[in-house]
Amino acid sequence: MAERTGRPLRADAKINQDRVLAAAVDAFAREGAHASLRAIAKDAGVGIGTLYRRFPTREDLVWAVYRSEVDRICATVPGLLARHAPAGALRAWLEQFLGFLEEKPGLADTLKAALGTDEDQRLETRALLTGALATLIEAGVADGSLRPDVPALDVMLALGGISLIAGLPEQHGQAARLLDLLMAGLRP
Amino acid sequence: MAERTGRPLRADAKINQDRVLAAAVDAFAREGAHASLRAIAKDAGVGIGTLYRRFPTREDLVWAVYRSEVDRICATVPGLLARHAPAGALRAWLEQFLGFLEEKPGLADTLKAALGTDEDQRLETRALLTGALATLIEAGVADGSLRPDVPALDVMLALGGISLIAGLPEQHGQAARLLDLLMAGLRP
DNA sequence: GTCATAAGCGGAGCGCCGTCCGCATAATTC
DNA sequence: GAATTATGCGGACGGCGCTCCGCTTATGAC
Repeated sequence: MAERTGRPLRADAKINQDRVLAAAVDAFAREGAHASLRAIAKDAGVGIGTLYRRFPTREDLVWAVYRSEVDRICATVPGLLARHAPAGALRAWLEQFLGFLEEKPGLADTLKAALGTDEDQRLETRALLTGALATLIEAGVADGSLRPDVPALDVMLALGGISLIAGLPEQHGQAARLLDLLMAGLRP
Repeated sequence: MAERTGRPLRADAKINQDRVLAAAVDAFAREGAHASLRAIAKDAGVGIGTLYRRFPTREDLVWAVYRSEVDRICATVPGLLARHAPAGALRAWLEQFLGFLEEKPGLADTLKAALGTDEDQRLETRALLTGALATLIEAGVADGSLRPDVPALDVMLALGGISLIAGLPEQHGQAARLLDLLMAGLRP
């Protein structure tokens, strides 16, 4: 998603964009989010310049690939709240997201970029994530199991930090301990 | 510090190593820990191969440059404990370290590498840091202001995570809030 | 159908990383 | 002092990221 919403893409550009996306889905699945963009462009049968024109940064491409999965995870909130007490639901959601990040090497860096910048396109993703978290947190505040004074963004950043420092699948135990620490800090 | 402690370096090698270190101190001070290693080698009047022979990874070189400062920070623990209650001392130490990491762009990545691997050379640094933290934590456990069940390494990793996700100087406010969260999680 | 032009294309270019290996030389042995 | 050898040197190499810009082409006006 490179273009600020203006007129629609030219037909050939749209085709190329789709080919790049398909190649990226493939490459990221095989090698993680650090896959060579040059190779992706080549696979897509497209010049490297074209790839960068559509996706000016690696993060743009990565988000385009995983956006639907992020949506899916955010959509699990109501189900979690139905099955768990609020604090448990929050914990479960964080764990789920953490697992997702662990599966995709390098995705945590992209999350960092999304949380750290104020560019409008990223704000949308940010709003999606903080919205999901805010719902969980509000439920916990309502029943007294969570502090009312911690913004959702802070929790998201904390999760990002955990994933950055202990985001490999084999560090899951470590990451889970850090999650415990985070949850402890969120209690009133 | 590349060689496993065997016989001492050859005289010319030692000279080159020192020149590289001096150039690195300079370059990192000017441009942060992402400075071009090639340029450092050039400044040192040394081939790039020589630099990599002595410092196989960027992290090795970065640690060699900042090791003394890390030592210094670890040595502030007794003074802090003399001036503050244990929890306050811990908080002050963490803040101090965070500030140090903020000043050196890219250093947090190196910290991550040091904490995440089990290579013997890194273990030494790890022990230094966890030792300092352990002293602070034990004091807090003794007076009941901190939980007894959180290993020092976890706290160090948490700090690393904070620095990775919000390590720029202009994100200091954000990082401080995450530190608050961490401290809250450490209370009994 | 023709044409003007905005939109898009793609690869050359530059700088970087990290490795590898043929050549040089300090250290050691006699 | 000469010979031997282990240690060290350094740059060429292949690959990557990102940018820039001259050429191509789809699109919309007429």
